[in-house]
Amino acid sequence: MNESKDFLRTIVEEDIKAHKYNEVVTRFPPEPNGFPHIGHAKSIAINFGIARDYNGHCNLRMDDTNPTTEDTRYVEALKDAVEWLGFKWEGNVRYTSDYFPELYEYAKQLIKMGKAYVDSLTEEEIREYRGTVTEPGRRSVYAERSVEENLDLLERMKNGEFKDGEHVLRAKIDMSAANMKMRDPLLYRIRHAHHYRTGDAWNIYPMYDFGHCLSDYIEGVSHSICTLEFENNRDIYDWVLDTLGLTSPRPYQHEFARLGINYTVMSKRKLLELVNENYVSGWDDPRMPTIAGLRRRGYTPESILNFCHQIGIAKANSMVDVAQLEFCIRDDLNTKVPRVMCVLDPLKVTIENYEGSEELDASYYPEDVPKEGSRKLPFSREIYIERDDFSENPPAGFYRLTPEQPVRLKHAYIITCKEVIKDAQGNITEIIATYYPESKSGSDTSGIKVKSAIQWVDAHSAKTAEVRLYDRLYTCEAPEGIEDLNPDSLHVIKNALVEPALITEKPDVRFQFERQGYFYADPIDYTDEAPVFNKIVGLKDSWNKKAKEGDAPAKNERKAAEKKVQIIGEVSPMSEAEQARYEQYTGELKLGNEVANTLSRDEKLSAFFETALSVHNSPVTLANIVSNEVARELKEKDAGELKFSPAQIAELVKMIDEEIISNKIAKQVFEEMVTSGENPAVIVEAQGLVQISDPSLILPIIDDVMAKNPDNVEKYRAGNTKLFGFFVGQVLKATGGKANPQVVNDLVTQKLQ
RNA sequence: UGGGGUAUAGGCAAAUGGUAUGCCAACAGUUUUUGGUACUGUAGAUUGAAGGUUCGAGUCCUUCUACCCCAUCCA
Repeated sequence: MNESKDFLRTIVEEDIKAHKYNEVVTRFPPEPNGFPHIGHAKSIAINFGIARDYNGHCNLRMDDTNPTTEDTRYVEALKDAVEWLGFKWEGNVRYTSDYFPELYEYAKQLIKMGKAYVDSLTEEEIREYRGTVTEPGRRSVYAERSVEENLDLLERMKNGEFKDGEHVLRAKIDMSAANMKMRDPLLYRIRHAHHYRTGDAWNIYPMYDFGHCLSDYIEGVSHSICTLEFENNRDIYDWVLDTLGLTSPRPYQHEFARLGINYTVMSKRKLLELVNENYVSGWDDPRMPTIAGLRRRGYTPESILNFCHQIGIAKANSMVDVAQLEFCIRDDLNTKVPRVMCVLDPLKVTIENYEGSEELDASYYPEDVPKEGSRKLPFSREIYIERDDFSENPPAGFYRLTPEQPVRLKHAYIITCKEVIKDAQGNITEIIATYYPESKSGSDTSGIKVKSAIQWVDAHSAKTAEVRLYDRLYTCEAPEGIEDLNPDSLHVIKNALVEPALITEKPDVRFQFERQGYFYADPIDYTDEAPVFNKIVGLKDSWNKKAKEGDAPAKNERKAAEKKVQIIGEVSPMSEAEQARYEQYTGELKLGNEVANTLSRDEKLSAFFETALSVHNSPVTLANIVSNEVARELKEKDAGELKFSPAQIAELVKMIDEEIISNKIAKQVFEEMVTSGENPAVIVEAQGLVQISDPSLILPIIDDVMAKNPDNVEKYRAGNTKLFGFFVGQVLKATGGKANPQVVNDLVTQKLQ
């Protein structure tokens, strides 16, 4: 399928190549405070998947640092989910709470280093002192406490001598940091609460920012993968490990975008609300996006894993179409599951010319599914068909039974409608039909053509079953809350009729109910006496879609119109000095407006440019290189930190001016200068990068490229001029970039004529 | 408003500066005793915008715009 690597695997591969770690170690670190949902499945697939792909291992760790929200039942649900998805964690399940003693020692160490202090401000004061995004915060007076006092206080906090909220332990970082998270983050808080594992042993609990990075380090994690909202926390992650001197193989944090799916909610708060206020039957309600829900609905682990693979991993916040998930389960079940017949809304059919009864052979699988197995289908004079499959006044394109149109009973005979019986209200109650004895499935000699074959059940042997039909939980794509709930998300059919083999033979727990969809014998409520089936997903239904056409086609157009509007913002005015430079650059030096603008607005760039200019007077080329290539290097560094000098850039430009090298090669040489600081002439000499402009050297290469790509030559000559770049690219590639691109262009143009 | 991110078809994702690709969705056709599946094909993108550098830009530079995250003693 998609062979390309995601950005995380790219990072991991680079680290492996650089021998940064002995082994790739990842971890899946949920907080056991709720049931895992399909977003967790994505995280599980990433963490365990990467570990598997690179022969490493993945830990399962409960990030249980908040005693007030966590519980053992969630631990079990989390373990279940991982196992059900088919993954094995390394060793035992880990718990951050197991590291509490170690974490405490690290905290003391930070205090001793003068990097942490016990703060006694109130919660409100702490918030106030933190400042805002635009104003710096100020440090608490308690930050001045001595090491001894801090150590003593922390010990007493641990021993339970203080009330909740009286003190906290904070890192001493920077109260005016632009990153709000770095304004002396809290490390420990007092909680007189019972922890589900450590009981009352601790009165202080570490915060996420302190516990997480250290737990990763303790476990020897190499790649700590989390979601995007922790980007701002990465600075603390690094600060804690660096400050404690926990270097060399140590974990680094990488973030990816969490999963969003339309028509559903993923936030723990909202899911909890659904459960607590009984909008659903529980965490495992088949409409829930929880693993437990999906599982009870009938989703397979394979389908969910495949879904996770299909959606990919990136850093863009996005909303995946639920149709993609539905495709995955259909795709999986299509090749696995037996077909059986079920009638949800029965309409009685009496076949007046049929006497007695018989048992028909019927394969469980269609021709295109390479599986074996069949059952006996009882058949008699009275059967039931789906009410939808008969129409007295059929719409155009209706393939099923009508007063004029015969239809095949799947695996059985062709019937035709003789009479429609109605009750006093005009509702159809029964169809009187006749059958064609010679039309028996498999030995049809009737020569009658029908447009479709419908499912049916024999009236006397059919079993009654409860069928639960699920629709999406919410009515809108991006639901906010309970006000967006779909009131018809659950439809229970108490008296559906199923063929007997389904119950007596039980060929599987998942089935395709022919022409309807995939169904799952409910693992909890199902019994042979009172069978219950959950609808997993419907079949793709192009007839139904056509039938109720004309709903809301205007949406895409509206969206397209919205997209066009682009407001152009104001550009800040230049200072006087910048203005003066700009005048000089555009006037005296004849630079282009854009380049002059870029250069004159940047102090570092203009200084670099002017120094280089004094060495080699070639303003335009120099300005181009400086404003494009050098600018990249100067973004996060000062001129002094660069390995190359303005004089070397001047030298590089001189070689371009003298046509020793092309612009393309110049960029390559520049890259080398960035890393090695070597003189351009030396690099060109050492790597033999001198430009090739002699057509007699280039022509054979062009011939070669054309000979190797005859189809593209043809396409180009047929009018696909975009391919021009392809040929130039191939030729340049063949010469290691050394061919003079202008010459190549001219020659390729001639050759392709 | 400061900082950190992100932007490629209706959705999700690829693309060493060199043919914008895959899956879902949509549409059409072929096959079919499932209006399923499979197969084939069609349509859909001035790669958020505007400039610049380059023979050549989704990719490099500049500016702008929109959206997301950060001021919990949650994680």
